[in-house]
Amino acid sequence: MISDSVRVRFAPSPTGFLHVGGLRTALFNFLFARNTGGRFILRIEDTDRARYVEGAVENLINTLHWAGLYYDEGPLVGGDFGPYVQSERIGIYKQHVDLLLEKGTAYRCFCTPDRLEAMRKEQEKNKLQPKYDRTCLRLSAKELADNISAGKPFVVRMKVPDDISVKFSDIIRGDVEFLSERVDDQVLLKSDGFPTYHLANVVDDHLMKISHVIRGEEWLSSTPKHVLLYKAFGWELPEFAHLPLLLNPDRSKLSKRQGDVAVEDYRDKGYLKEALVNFVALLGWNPGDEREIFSLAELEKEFSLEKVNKSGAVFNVEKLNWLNFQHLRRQTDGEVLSMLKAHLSKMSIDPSKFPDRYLLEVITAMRERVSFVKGFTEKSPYFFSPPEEYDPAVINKRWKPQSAEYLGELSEAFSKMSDPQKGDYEDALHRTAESLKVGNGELIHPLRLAVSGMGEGPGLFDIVSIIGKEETIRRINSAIERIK
RNA sequence: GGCGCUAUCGUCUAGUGGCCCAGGACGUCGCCCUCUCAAGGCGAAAACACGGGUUCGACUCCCGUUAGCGCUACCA
Repeated sequence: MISDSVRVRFAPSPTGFLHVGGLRTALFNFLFARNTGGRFILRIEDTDRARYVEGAVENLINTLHWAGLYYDEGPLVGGDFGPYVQSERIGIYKQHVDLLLEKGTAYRCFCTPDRLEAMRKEQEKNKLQPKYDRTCLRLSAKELADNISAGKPFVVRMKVPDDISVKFSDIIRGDVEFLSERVDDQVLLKSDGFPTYHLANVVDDHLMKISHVIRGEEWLSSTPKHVLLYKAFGWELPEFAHLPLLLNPDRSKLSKRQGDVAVEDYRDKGYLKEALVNFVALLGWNPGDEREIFSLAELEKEFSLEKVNKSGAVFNVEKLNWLNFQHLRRQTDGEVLSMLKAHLSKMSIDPSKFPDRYLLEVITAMRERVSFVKGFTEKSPYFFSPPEEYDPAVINKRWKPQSAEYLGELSEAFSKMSDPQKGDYEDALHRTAESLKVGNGELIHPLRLAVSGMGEGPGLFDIVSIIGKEETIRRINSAIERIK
């Protein structure tokens, strides 16, 4: 046992945004930690100077927090095993590389990128596995010393043992075996003095007492390198769990170009964090029964690595939409109210023009009809301003030559009521229809068109009672003038 | 090309040798409800990749084939 308790980490490289696959990895680590009473650590893997993106770390942390994933140790909050940013740990990697150099399980390589490139091309041409040819392993002591004193740039490579079998057990996949013959003498330390992922990852996981390495399946193939490194250092192996990949609809690894991959994209489109988290949790994990709607707290309680499956999962937006609807309807009216106000402001509609009581009525009327908060303005703009135009298809279907006359009668009837309630409008309409000797539908449909401009929505009398008598009459008169 | 992983309805999945002529959910379609649209209810179509074994019995175990994906950098 590496540690008495579970310690897991999410170790993204700060490339500018949080990938939904990254969110899923972070979530599973987080859930596993919470479920087992362990600690969830955030470590920033920024060892590639070429990929440095300004502000990426802050953005990553913000997005993680937006999703409700708070880490116990990491940048900003600190911890006993810091620093948690790899670019601040360069000295540590250097020390460890020196250790391997002394032990002879690593060696300096002075080969130029050009030579390596040419070598690889040649190998590929001959259908050989691209692999470092160990030229620098055969350097004499004198050549080595000369190269060093000449200040020739070098990298440090791992010396992979010949002809052994590298085995490890993966919690999700079971026993996995690779032949060392197949693993390349991986670069551990780059010529700029920065470590590669493989080195930094192993050193940090060990030093930070990580008990379980939970990461994407794309790392499975390089795990033998890591296992060999642990052995070279004489360290105990953590547990490994390689998560199935998230896939595009065409089943390739989830990527841009085929849709949104940034968590921020989904947030900005109006998805609730509850829905996105729930959705991503279900990609590769299930509770073993038929429940599907989970809050983060419920997930923490239910999650286990044993129930994570092995095969990749397509990111299916349809189901995400449905989950958003499910979670939206689980929000309280008050929560929806404040989201609606924020949305109205975003749409340049001053929310203070509408009393809370009014907005709450709109929410009650529309709740079952929207999957997103933006649906309130998209599907029922008439609650926020009078219709600017009338749907021609509805006019065609519902507006008869006599409709204007009927609505005139109706408007007359409405105007005689004082402080009418929903039922009063209904009664008035029925009475008007009766005296006109027509079916209710002859009034209902044109009235809906007049007040909303469209042919669908909540119950007509709900709409009318929400917008009120004066406004209803105004809209009727306006429709009489404007339609046909 | 090599190595590795994976393989149940279109999609997410349940299923750990008999309970499965395979269950749920999204989506699709139909019906009911109904002033419209949703929601809701009911129902339908829809899958064990293929071939060998093992076994009294395979979706479940083993082998092979095929397919998909991943990795194969001084990226992570």
